[in-house]
Order: sequence, then structure tokens, then C-alpha cells
Amino acid sequence: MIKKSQEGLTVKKDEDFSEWYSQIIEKAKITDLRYNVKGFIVIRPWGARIMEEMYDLYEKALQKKDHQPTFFPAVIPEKNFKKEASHLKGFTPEVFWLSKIKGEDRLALRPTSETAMYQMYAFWIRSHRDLPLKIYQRAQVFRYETKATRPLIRGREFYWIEAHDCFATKEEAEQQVQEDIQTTEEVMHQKFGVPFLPMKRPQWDKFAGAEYTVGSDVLMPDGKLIQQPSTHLLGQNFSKAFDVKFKDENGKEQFVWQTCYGPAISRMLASVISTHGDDYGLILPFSISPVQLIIIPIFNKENKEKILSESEKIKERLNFTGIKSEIDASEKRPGEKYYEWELKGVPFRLEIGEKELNEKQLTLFIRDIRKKQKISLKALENLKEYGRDFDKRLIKKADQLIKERIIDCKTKKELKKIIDDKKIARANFCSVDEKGEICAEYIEKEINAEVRGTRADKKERPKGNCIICGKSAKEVVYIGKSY
RNA sequence: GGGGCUGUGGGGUAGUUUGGUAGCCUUUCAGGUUUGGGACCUGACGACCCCGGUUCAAAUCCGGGCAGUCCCA
Repeated sequence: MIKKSQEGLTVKKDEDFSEWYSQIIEKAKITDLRYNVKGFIVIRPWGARIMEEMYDLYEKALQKKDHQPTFFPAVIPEKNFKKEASHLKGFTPEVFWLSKIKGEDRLALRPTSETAMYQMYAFWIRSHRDLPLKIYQRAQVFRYETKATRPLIRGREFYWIEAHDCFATKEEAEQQVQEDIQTTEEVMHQKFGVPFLPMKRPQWDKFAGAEYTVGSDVLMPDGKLIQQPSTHLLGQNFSKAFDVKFKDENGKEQFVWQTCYGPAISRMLASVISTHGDDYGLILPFSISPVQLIIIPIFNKENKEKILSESEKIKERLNFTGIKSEIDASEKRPGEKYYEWELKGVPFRLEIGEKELNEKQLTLFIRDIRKKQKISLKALENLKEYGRDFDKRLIKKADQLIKERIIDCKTKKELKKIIDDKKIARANFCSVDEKGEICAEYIEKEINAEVRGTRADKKERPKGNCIICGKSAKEVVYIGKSY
């Protein structure tokens, strides 16, 4: 008896992902795309509340690993921006310049904040006792994207966190890169339910100004990969450019070793939506849903007051135990509320009406499996356990999906087929430094896919020869299409 | 970077071929009756993306711009 209405989704996720995505972000009231400036969007309360939850978990995780919060200006003087040559070269095409300020240098609207932060680091760091320095900020950054923009996925403004750390030794800096990968695992995978492949990028694909880059590749339902948090070993490139020095235990001056890490919250929201959503709408992990349980009172004129006050009691009790619950007491009919909250992805729904009061059993609807069950008031207080199970199911499903999409291959022909089937190929490859670039270009041109890199979290040893040139392989790489 | 498609009340659309009256569904708002999977009645608000051109007359034709969307590199 489901009446198709314009309020629901009119396409299936599997059949037309692009259209599904466009519809869901609008209909679940995540975004409003009517701002009419290319690459800039409005994020509505429901989207913003989810992002707040995500920010909160991320910042807590960073703080737990000894990072301190800061806020830096959004503008960067041109002369700062120019200090590190390869950074300048890499980012210049994407910078929005502010040039209307008379008698002053041109200002860059930050595309990322290395060149804003590191001049201050030069003031702050003097001694080995000042190290390590681990700092982050939550910020909006601006990049003049030339590629097609897509809401939350690629915009000219996006919302992220950037952590910028300094160490006395390269070893510590390299450890930090591993810690960042671990943070991505703890937060994006375990809390947001979004699995990823930590990819050490080939040399030709590293961050502008870095020694090397590790990007977290996440699978989209259309088979393409999207880069989520990346972490970079900056080495001493920036500390030399910005004169960030310290005196070591022996009184000798040295440049610091640096890393930076950038989880983009708005883009992660896109992955959360894409990974978990279904044909009925969003499915939000319990750990980040702004409303974890929505109470739907079912009343008529006679019992309205009684049902509402009973709902209120339950809400108070749940909120006291740390469960985020709300009551939808609007005048809409229950059915309409069901559709609406399912579209918005709330994990649990509690129905409470005359029937429930009489039976002393409440009705709990579980969003991902779309099943109703009876639950006692007492059991309801264990909702956090239900929530953990809920998230486990989401993670398991997402893990399964990415796992079965990675296929080993030995020949160009196999590679082509894997890519055409919208999967990810794992193959032997000659080299991920400059020597391998010709083979990578071949893959881009002939196979229409990218060499994403090698595993950064474990060593995979190649057995055999490069899938393209046939020379002895030094690496095992992952190849896929990407956003 | 290249190309295609699209732009009509808040949302979805008809009308564009053949220039002349902006129609429908939905949302929103007000009131009333309702309330266990997208209720109903009555009434109201609300639109031709922008700039220029052709014409007596442009949503419609032409040019440019902006925006959205898809495909390819």
C-alpha cells in the first residue's frame, strides 16, 4: 500500500546512483543547492547536525592523541604562500585571491593552512622541549576547482579538520603518519562505518610539498574510489622554508620534521550517505545520528495528553542515559512521520499509543533491517547495546562490499575487465617512483583508471612481473577509477 | 580540459516545434474535521534564470552570460 509520492526517492540506489545521491541529499534535507554560486552549497540543519557529531568524534580522537585545537585566519599573505616552491606550484591554480585591499599584499583565501600556520610555528618552537607540537583546527577551505563540482563530494568550499604536527626526528614524524591512519580507522571506519584502503600514493601523485602522501581510498556505490583523509610526511621542506628550528639536547640547531593530516568532514558525510543509504533514504550510524531514537506518539483527541506525557517521560529517561531522543509531536499522521524519519536515516523509532500503554510493551522499529519488534521499557534502557549492534551491521555490510570488489589480476586484459566491471584491481607493478610513471600513464590512457598506490598499513610483496611493462615488479598496487 | 542535456511559483512539470490567455500535481500558510504506514474539506500566497537582440507582441526565435546535471579526457 505504499503510495509513491514526490517526497520519497523515485530511483533505486543500485540502478542510478547519481540520481539517487542528488535526490537523497535534497529530500533528507541535508543540503540546499539553490545558492547558485558554482561549488558553494548551503548545508541545512539536519546535515549540519550530522556534521557536528562527526566533528565532535574526530576532534575528541585527535585531542586524545595529544593534539590541541587552534583557529587560524582564513587569509594567507601572498609572500607566505610563495615560500615553499612545490606547494606554490601545486596550489596556485586553485587559489582564490583577494586583491581589493589597497596598499597591501594580495591575500590567498586558504586552500589549506600550512603556509598560515608554519610562520607561527617558527615563533612557538625554540627548544626540543617544545616538541612534539601537535595542533589542529576545524576550518573551511577554498579551492577553485576546475573539475565538475558535486555537492559535498567536490566543492570549491569544504569543511574539514587539518592537523599539523612537528617533531624532532623523521622517525617520530613517520610514526605520526601511522597514528593518523589509525585515527582514520578509529573514527571514519569504526564510528562512521566507512571502510577504506590506506594507499601510499605514487610519487607523481603526492601532496604538493610533501615527501610522501597516504590517502584513504573509500569505495562509492558506482565503483569509483574517493579520497578521504590524507596524511603527508612533509619532512623538512616547510620547516626550511619557514625557518622552524629548535635547539636539540646538545644545543645544536635543527629543522623540525613535519606531518599534516586532513579529514574533510563534508566529504565524509557524502561517504556516510553513499555507503549506508538505501532505497528508503539515509541510514545513519547510531554513533553519529543527531537523533538516535525518534519517538512517534500515536494519539487521538481523547488520549493525546496521556500519550504525550508518557512519551515525554520516556524521552527524559533515555536522554538521562545518554541516548539522543526526540518526540515528533507534530499534527502529521503517524505514517507520514514514519516515512520522513526513515528518509532522514534515524536508526531507531519508537511507536507509542494506546496499544503500547495497555500491553506495557513498546514498538521499536529498526531502520537498517526495517523490522518492528516489541520492547519493554526496561529493555529500552539498553538501547546503546542495540545501537552498537546496529553499527556493527552497517560496518560489516560495508566491509563486505569493498572486500569483494578487490580483484587480483595478472594481465592487461584481466585488468581491463575488472575496471569495466566497476571493481578495483590489485596487480604487480614495476615502480611507484618516477620510473613507473610511464606504465601508470598507459593505464590512464588505455584502461581509463588510476594507479592509486601501495598499501600504507602493511607490506605486500609482489610475485612476478609488472602487469604493464613486464619488467620485474617491485610493488603491489591498487588500480581503480576515481572521483 | 572537451562535449551533451537542462533552466517555468518552495519542489515536480505542461506549454516552446507553429511567437499572442501561463495550466496541472505537490509543498507552504489560515481555518475546520482527522490521526496505528504518505488523510480530507474550504480558502489563500506564490513562477517563465540573467543581460541584450529580432518583433506590434518573446516562456517560446537569435546571441551572450550564469547555474545545475551527465558523459568523455
